[in-house]
Amino acid sequence: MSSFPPVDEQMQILMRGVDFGDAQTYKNMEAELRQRLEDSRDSGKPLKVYCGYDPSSPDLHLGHTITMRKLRQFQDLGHDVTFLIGTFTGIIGDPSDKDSARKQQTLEDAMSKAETYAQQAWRMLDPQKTRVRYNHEWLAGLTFADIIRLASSFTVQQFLARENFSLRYNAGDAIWLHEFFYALMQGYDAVAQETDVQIGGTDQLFNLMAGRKLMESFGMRPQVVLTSPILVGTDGEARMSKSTGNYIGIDEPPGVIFTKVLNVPDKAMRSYAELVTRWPQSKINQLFQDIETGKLGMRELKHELAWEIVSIFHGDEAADRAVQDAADMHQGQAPSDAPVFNLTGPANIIDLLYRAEVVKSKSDARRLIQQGGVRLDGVQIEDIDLVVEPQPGKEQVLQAGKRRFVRLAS
RNA sequence: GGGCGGGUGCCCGAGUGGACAAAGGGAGCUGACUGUAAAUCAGCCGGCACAGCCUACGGAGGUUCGAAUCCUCCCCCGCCCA
Repeated sequence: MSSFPPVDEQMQILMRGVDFGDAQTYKNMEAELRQRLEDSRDSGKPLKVYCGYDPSSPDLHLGHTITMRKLRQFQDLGHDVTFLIGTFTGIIGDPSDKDSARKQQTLEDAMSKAETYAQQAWRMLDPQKTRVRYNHEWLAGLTFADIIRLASSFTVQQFLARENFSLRYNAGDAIWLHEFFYALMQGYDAVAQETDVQIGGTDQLFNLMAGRKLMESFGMRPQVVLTSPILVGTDGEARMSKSTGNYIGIDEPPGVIFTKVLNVPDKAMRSYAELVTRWPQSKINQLFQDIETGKLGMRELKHELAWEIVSIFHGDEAADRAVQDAADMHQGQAPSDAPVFNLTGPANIIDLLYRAEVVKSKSDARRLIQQGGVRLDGVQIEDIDLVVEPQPGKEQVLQAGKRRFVRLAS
């Protein structure tokens, strides 16, 4: 490292937003991190930092960006950052946030979902400075003997004490033995990588601590762990998660991100502002104070927030376009990113909706028309048997429901 | 291994021979309304050649004019006992 920012300065940046839900843990970890930074300064060796991401769906979402931002901070301070893709842990699926077992998938499934993870991560991280690794690299080759060794560092009671397991246990729901392995696997990731610092959501504390325990049993210095608050999903209630489906993917089109943010309940706005924007705390405080006093409407705030979030991942220009598209859609006009469908000949309206993929079945199309949800060039369609004629040289706009638009070219 | 209780639509969950495409809730969709795509109200919510037909209640057979409901075997889950 050519220049090593002062430890105090680094601490200030790195501890921002860190939350363990427990003051003592915070103090301990803060002290350990400081010590590590001092050691790093003295030895000239950057800290090895990582956070793991499970490929349970092909998309990274806003919730992931909280830890990714933390990785970015380490990276900007000159530390050695690994974006770890949990290809092997992903076949079990993290039970931490679940009240029931996850579906298992094959390593191949996980690999294919992980395919674009790194690509997506570059929206937050510096590709030049980021190590990308996959945990099947070291987990797939462990023997039964290795696993027994890992397992003998823990008791069943420790696992059953975890809320998500105890709830299921008390409710008489299935808890599969392999679900216990998840923490062992994640813990072993830290061992295999000789990690100095592991980042995660607060729900990961158990898994992160398992890493510390295993490292100690392997005679290593236990990693420092830093946890960040969990982001709620678009429903404003449950944590944002791929499997719940209440998520906003960072790779989704700008217009989709924009409208999804607008659709998040008002009560979640504060945490969105705190956790996913680049706004300084002072600005956030001011905005919400203005809401309190009525100086600013929630609608305006939401628009500003939605713009900011789109801008983070797609840039200012795309954010501006998303604002315009949302306004257009609200007025029944096709947004700029509406797909184009080639109308080669006269087509029955139901077939057309189905072929243009704006409805999931023809029954769905029929229903939508009967409910007055389909418009052609702004005119509500009432006739199920309507035949749409191609109009060469003139674009027609077909609207199904509030947000599905298709441009018909002929 | 034994005893008991279970497996229902995207999810939760009612239904124990016909009136069942299957109550109710959640999610989702449409309409009205609205600062909002929120809330509220109303409707919809398996598919299709759509007043009808097909597919569906863990799986495979069977009884019956008729089965999610009864019988047989199998698979799976929970609890208790060993």
